[in-house]
Amino acid sequence: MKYSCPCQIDECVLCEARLFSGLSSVQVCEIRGMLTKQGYRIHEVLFRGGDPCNHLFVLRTGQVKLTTSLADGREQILGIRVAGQLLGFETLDDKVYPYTATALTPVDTCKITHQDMLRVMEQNSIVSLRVIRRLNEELEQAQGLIRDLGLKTAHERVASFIMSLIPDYDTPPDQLLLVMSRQEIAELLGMTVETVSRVITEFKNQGVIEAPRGEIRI
Amino acid sequence: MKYSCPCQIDECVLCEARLFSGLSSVQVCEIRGMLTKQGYRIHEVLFRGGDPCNHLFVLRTGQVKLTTSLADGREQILGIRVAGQLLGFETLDDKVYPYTATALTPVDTCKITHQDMLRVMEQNSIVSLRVIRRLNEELEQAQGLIRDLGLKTAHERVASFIMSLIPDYDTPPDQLLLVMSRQEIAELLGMTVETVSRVITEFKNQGVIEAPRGEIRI
DNA sequence: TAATGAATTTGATTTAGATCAATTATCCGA
DNA sequence: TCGGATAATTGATCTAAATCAAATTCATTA
Repeated sequence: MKYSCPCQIDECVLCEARLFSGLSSVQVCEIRGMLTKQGYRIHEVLFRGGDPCNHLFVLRTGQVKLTTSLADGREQILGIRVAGQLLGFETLDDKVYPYTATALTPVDTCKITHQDMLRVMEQNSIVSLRVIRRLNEELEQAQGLIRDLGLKTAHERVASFIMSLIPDYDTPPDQLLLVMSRQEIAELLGMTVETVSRVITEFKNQGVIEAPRGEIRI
Repeated sequence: MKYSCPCQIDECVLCEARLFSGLSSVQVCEIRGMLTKQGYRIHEVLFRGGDPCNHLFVLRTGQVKLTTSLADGREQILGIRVAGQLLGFETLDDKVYPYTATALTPVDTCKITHQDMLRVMEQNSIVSLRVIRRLNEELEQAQGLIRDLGLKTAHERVASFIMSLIPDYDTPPDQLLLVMSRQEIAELLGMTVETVSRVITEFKNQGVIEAPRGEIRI
């Protein structure tokens, strides 16, 4: 006999697969009851650094940039999160989000309160382990960016940024890769719009890439 | 009646306090049986990026730097770990360490295999939560470095590096803060030894700091 | 304690990339 | 489809920091 599931969210395949798979259907249903679905328009802010943070997000579709800034307005992109990844996890203990999250595309998310998530993790060690795995991935990504910012020239940074756009073997190769303006690429790579533009133009002339406004194709 | 504990390691206060406190004494003893103590001399390498990774380290005393490098030898320090922190955690799933860990001072560690640690975490969700907390701290530290590398000038970077050396209120203020050569500061901050030296000299002339060879006092 | 060698500092020069300043391309709403 | 606004490109100049090159300072050990 099938357990009848009063889920509020019925198609959160991602949440289930990435974080909550392996649990009994009863457990998954209980967790689903804690989840809230929320969509965001392009350029909409999910949360700002300094906001009190209560929720943790699972990105279901779309792309989000994480930014931090200095008092004088200089802005740095700390990383990009894409479908399947988590947001606001870094803050399980803190009172406020340490960075701002902004939608690069239209975005669908599932939210869960930190309190609920802590409860889930206490009761399901497998979920904790998945979270640890995810945090490790984020840490490696961050360390890669540190390496690039600390060691590489403008050309090298743009090159490795472009390389990072190459999709995995199992994703359709022709799909739109990443929606970032020159300004945003500059903010990620710690350089100016002008330099980004010049380097990309060079690469275009060398015939390596196509780069219409707002996107890059290899 | 006290449980008689056959611990192999009898004074690993740190491990207990930071990771394993709150467990029953039986559990703690079981975990202690999985731990191996290991010391390292100054400048000794704990592990190299690319080495197969089996163990996770808890730093009991001393300081360790984490480095990554480019093919041509340029080297970047990803971060510093001090007593109480973890090493090699980022690699629970991976086959190899993603960075090299080198002792800045004489170092004492406790090691535990990933396999054992996974078992402990599966059975004690409180340990997983502590690990998540620790990874969050590391991530925030990494994001701080990204911000500095991406946005700040040489002067600003050295200044915030020096500020980061200010100890907490509860640590003795006069103690030696951090043992890093100019070369290593340069490798952390993504600049050259000469520039580091010049900026530090300026700060010395302005009377803000004392900076004898290999150390910095405020 | 003198000598050797490494770390640090200081100086002169060069340069990658920032800044300043237009110009051109592209998008979007009326 | 037109017009205005924003994004991207291109060009000229400037500058922070790198590079190149010695000179000093400091620590170790012979």
